[in-house]
Amino acid sequence: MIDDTAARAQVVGAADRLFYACGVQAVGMDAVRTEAGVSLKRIYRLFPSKDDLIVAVLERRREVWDAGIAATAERAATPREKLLAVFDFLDAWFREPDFRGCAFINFYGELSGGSEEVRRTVREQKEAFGAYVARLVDEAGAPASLAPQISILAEGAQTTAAIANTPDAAAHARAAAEALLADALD
Amino acid sequence: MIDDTAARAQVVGAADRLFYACGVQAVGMDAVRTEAGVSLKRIYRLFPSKDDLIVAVLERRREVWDAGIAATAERAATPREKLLAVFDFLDAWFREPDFRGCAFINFYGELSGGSEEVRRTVREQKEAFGAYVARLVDEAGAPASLAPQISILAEGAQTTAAIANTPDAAAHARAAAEALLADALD
DNA sequence: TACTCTAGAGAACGATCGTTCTCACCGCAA
DNA sequence: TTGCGGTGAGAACGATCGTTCTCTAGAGTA
Repeated sequence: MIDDTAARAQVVGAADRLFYACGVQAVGMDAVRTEAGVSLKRIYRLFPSKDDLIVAVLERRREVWDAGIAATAERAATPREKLLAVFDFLDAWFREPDFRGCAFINFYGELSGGSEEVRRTVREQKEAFGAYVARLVDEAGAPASLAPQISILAEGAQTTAAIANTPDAAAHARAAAEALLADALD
Repeated sequence: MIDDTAARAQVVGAADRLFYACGVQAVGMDAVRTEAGVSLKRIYRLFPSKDDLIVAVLERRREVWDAGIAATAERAATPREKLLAVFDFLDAWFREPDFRGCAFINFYGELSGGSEEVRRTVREQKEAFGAYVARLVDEAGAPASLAPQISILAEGAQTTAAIANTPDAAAHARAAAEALLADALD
């Protein structure tokens, strides 16, 4: 038998795959149990309700996102390049075969009529990303008003890529960000 | 008794309000029947399945969107102003008290794992909007590469406004579009 | 060996879903 | 008046949901 930490990771990973691919409400807890190989009883000991599991999935997504953004930024030298690297990160993500849009946006659209905790978790993630962009904009010496514009480009690229089903949106958004940065920096 | 045309409009209107406010899967057909004041039997004669009703809701949303965009554009003189008017239209929409994001994006995130017809309807709407923007960009004498950038700004503004729960995103996106247009037109 | 405790497998529960069916009732031709 | 086709109201159906309960088997301890 595996320990609770490993079981937790398996359950969250399985739920992430299923929820992201099929939508949250379309996936039953039985399907999570089968995919995770962890008994229902144990799932409910680790996560008292499905809502708790959804939040855990979003929190794991956030960690993966933050780590990916950080890794991409590390390969860039200047704040300006770190900002543009966000769009390279998106480009690589859009090309993954199972890309299906931003899970935060998808879950929010599906569940914001219900669980308050899901709403809050999604909002916190988007605020954190906005703050990250704002910090880089400041470090690049550009006016603060540029930050929400770049965040909106990143946001729009994600939904556009998901619906149009092509990765082109990343390049388009990057080009727009470059132009806005060039405008602001001279 | 009302005729089929009026009953259809009532059902689609009721379903639109409920689906948009609560999410599609969270709303049962019984709730639609109560809100619309039309019997289940008649609903199922007008719409053979819930999927058909969802598509009808999206088609009505598209008509309302197109009419709103057209009305806003009419008040603008030049292609450039018509492009920027899109963001004024968004601004007014974001300020409506029951604004909850773009229904197409929300439905897509919730249902794209399922109904193929919903996927197609959403994709068509976004393509049509992209084509509208592309036409205006062309008429404004700007390079075609600007069109997807402006579309992405509009898309991103919608999700950002929904999640952050403020209408500011419209003004930010408009400012970015203005800068990109100014860049492209000289 | 005998007892206790815990875990897993999955049946069971009540609620709710999309959809269909029943049935009393209406306007209208003969 | 009598019969009939179609209506609305809502009960009913089978499936599935999130969640809990039962039962069995095995590990650890005296």
